[in-house]
Amino acid sequence: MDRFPENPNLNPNYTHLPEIAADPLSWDFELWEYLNMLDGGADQDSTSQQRIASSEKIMDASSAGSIGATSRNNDICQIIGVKKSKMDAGHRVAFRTQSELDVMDDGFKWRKYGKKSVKNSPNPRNYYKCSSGGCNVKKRVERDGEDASYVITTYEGVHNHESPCVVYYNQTPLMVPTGWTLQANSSHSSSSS
DNA sequence: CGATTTTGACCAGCGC
DNA sequence: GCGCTGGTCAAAATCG
Repeated sequence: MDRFPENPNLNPNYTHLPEIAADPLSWDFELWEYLNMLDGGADQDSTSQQRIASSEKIMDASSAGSIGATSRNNDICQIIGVKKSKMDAGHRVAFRTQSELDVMDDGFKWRKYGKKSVKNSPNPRNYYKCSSGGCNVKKRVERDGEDASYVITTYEGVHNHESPCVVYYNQTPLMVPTGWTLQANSSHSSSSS
């Protein structure tokens, strides 16, 4: 697989999140509740998707901006949940991203280890592990049940290594919670007009 | 030939 | 205790 800087088809609508990247401490807020809605949604039948939708409304625009999730125009990539996991894996972060691609390439190498159809979504959920040795980060990828043009990606844990694809934002290497490295590149990324 | 994907089976947690 | 659901495992298949 190619990495997104070389391939504009990857991360087509990706929105970088410089603020949250620059201030990791700010992740530790009560936003994890939103993710709880996702996590607990399986047992809540049809209400779960409505909750997801409502949480997105909450996170939309100004609220999203307050945590660094820029929301502009057709947006794009919203953080719908940030949680400090009780498990050893560490943080959990859920993104809702408008993308035609099922799997966004974030610069890390992932190995698929499972696929499961979930109750509240007609689309299957895919499970990935970071294929880097010793790195225990996982991610789940599923299409939004309400709007298949959106992909919900949930990262769990923090990479214990650098991305094989190191990019920079304003000359400063940035690491978002999932280990993404971001780049303010003149050719693409962030300039989606 | 090694790495990755696919896919069914298995297991654990939770609600009833 | 039972059934349902989500998450993981592992063997086979596929790909580069």
